[in-house]
Amino acid sequence: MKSCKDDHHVSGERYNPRESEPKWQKVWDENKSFVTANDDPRDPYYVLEMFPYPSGRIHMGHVRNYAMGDVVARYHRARGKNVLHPMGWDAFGLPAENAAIERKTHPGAWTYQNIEAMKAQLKSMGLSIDWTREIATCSPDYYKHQQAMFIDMLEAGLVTRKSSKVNWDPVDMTVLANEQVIDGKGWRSGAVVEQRELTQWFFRISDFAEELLEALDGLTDWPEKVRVMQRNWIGKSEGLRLLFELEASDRTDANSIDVFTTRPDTIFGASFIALSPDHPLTAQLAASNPALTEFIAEFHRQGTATETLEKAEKKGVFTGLRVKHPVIEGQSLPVYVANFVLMDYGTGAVFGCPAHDQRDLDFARKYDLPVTPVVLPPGADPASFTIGNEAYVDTGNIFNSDFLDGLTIDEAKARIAEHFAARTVDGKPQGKVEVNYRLRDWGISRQRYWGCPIPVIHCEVCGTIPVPKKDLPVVLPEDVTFDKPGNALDHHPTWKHTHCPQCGAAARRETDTMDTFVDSSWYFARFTAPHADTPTIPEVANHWLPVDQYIGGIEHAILHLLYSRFFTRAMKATGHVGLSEPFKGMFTQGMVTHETYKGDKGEWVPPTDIIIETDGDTRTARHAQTGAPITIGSVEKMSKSKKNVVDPDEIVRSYGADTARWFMLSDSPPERDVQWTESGVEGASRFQQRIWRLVHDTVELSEQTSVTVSQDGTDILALRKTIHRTVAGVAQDIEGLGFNRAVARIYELTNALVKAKEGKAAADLAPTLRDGVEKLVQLINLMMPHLAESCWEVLGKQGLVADARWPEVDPAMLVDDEVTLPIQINGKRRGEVTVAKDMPAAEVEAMVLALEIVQKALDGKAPKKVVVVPNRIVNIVV
RNA sequence: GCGGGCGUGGUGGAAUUGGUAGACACAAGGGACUUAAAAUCCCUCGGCGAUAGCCUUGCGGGUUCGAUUCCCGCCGCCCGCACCA
Repeated sequence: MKSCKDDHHVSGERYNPRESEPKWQKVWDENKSFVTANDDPRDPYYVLEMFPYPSGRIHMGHVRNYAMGDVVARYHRARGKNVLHPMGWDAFGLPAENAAIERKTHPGAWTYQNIEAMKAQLKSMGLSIDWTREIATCSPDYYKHQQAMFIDMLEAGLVTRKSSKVNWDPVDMTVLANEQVIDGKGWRSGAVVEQRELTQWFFRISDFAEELLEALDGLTDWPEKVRVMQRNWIGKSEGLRLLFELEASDRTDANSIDVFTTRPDTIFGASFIALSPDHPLTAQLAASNPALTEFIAEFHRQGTATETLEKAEKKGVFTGLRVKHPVIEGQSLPVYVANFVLMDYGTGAVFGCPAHDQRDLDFARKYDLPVTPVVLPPGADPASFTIGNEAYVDTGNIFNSDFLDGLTIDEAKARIAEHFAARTVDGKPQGKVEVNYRLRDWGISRQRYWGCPIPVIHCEVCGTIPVPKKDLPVVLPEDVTFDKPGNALDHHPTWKHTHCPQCGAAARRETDTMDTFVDSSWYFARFTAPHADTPTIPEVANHWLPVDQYIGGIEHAILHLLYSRFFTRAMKATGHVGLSEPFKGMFTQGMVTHETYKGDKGEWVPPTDIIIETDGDTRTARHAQTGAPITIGSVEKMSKSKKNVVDPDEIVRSYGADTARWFMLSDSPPERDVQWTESGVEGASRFQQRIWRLVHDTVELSEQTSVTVSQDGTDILALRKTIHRTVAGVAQDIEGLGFNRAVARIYELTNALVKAKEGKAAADLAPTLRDGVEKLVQLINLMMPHLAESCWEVLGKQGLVADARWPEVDPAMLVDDEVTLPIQINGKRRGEVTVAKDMPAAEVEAMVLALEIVQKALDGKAPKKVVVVPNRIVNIVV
């Protein structure tokens, strides 16, 4: 490492990123290189990476994400766009409260300290970010606008307050998200989680279900995968709402049961009705039915975690009620309460057709209910077709169904819908075509301190009143304690006591805060005018939005992106923006992975404690300190629990930010996972030095060469073509976010330039070489901006490469006047021929047929067929 | 179960609308320079033969003059969703 002096090379010293990187960062800062003006006349381009949660340290996933965004930003800036590339902090959330409990600090202090640390780390990456637009969602300067918009949305009918079931941890006295419930117990307290009804605030996202679904088709610059996931999440299904008339009973005064079905065509096969344990009628019946009460209690104990639901046996309790069969005169169907019927989908009641639904079949077999097939598989015999233990869910024609017999499933659906629409039960049409969505309203109430306070006041007289806008923001109190479980905001001695803005009577503030997904549902809009005293400046927001390219992790494919799409619509409805879709281009990057290592006791060992030894193709590992053997495990996502993390800080310290960025962009396609390897980093670092030497040698060579001497023109032309093609190709790759392909092209150009420099004709090539090196520096500037600035300086160029315009491509350099055509005989490559570009097919054919290899293959016979694809290929069939 | 994606050398991966499969990089091996090492440079690198041949993009079919690419059927892996009526 300290053998620099021995480096005899003309280029002198090795490139030293530790000196160079901070230097250029300072220069960019002082020159305000990346500060963006809203009134700049150039075309706007908005590139955004998902802002980080300030956990305290950046990780490699951030490096990859921000390296990609920075390439896009620097590219479009070079292309003459006015680029907006901001950064901020998703700064509210539970970890700050946990830290407050563990370290006895204030969540705010902890958060701001983390922001400082992470900002320094991000700055050390040399990202082209406009830091003057930095925002933190935990700042009242940010959340006061969120509160104002909440009030606007409340007044516009986009917000509602209703009772909803939540997972309640009775020890921590808090609501838990589904993923925080493990085996029916709170993840922190271990207490058995209860289902509680709580009145909560909701955004009425389900009103937008259809629109959010339809608009997905227009998001053509989004990954198909994400669109599919959102489509499934919205979960549209079309079916029939059907009223079943109850037979008279003294157990209830209800006259009918409302059922939603997507298979009304199977109505003749119905053999029971099942109610959800949470159905209102169930509750009413349970009052006089101890068995049912016990069943409901058991159902609730079981929890709602998906695994338990999946494994649970289909069970039910007969209610004693019966309904009239809606199409078979004189028959009736029993009404059960069943554990597999969800209250929050459809109407919370279903009719069971066991022959054509697996759940219904399982249930029917258990309780010995009739199983009548009504859909006949193609080719099956109606007289003998029976159902065993598997329901028949495929297509076929209806039978055993009176006036539906012979129809297809779709025809039967339409016919039965007409039939029921014409009848009435309880004074209402018995059947009504209806569309259902899985998407539910977005509950945003959180019983936590470290979040945006919901700006409403509860008055005993006037009800729930929004805080008047002049009184905003509703600021979180600083003097809070976390010494007892529950919501610190609620525990605060004075904060919640206030007066009703309408009648002046003593009133209580809402102590719930907003889900942090609200914070991230509009930050991209705030970035366009981060210091405005309104949430947005609509003209400015409309100028920048939608975000041209948004980049982030696939883990946000559903919630964050769907909420943001909804929130943008809600902002449009309340006049804060003039558009519906926030993100024109979306890209989801893959994860950063690393090998895992285990010691002899099965404990995870971090990569920094490992020495890898290679012997031929076999790799072995031992512990760096103890020498103990280590097992090399599988490649996994970097995670603290498996200790296979590599700290970006350490990489920046030892190799420099450019190396880390370059490596993160090389090799692996950006949407796929990338494996962090030591050798990969070494390779990236070597390449950095290689560029540095090339630049120095080129400068030296051009100094030595006084005149352009007689040239071998073809070499110069070939080199020029390579240069221009690389520039054009890299541009194309970047626009398609193919960073790994762009990197490969840059390697190719570098190889060509190094070869030219070392070759005999180097002196002749010097001017072209220099031109190529300058362009190369501009290309690598996207990925390794510090190195590029240093090279630019050595090349004696004026100004910063960060400000340089993208190199012009000479279109003449992209076309060849000659092409080499492969010659196939019977589809196999047997030779090649170089001909003038666009040579007519007939000429090519004549020429090729005259070739010796072809003559030999033909053996005197005429070819069966000759295929000439101009400028592509020749294929001769013999 | 439903939906989506993927499968190419030792490894990560390239390959316009179907047109020279394996670009580029990593690893490995050999060599040069050096007292030595590092750094750098050069060569080899899908398999079998080793001459001019044959095979090869998970497997089996099909369409085509020509298939990594399109179609059908399998196998394997990954991701998302899921008692959704």
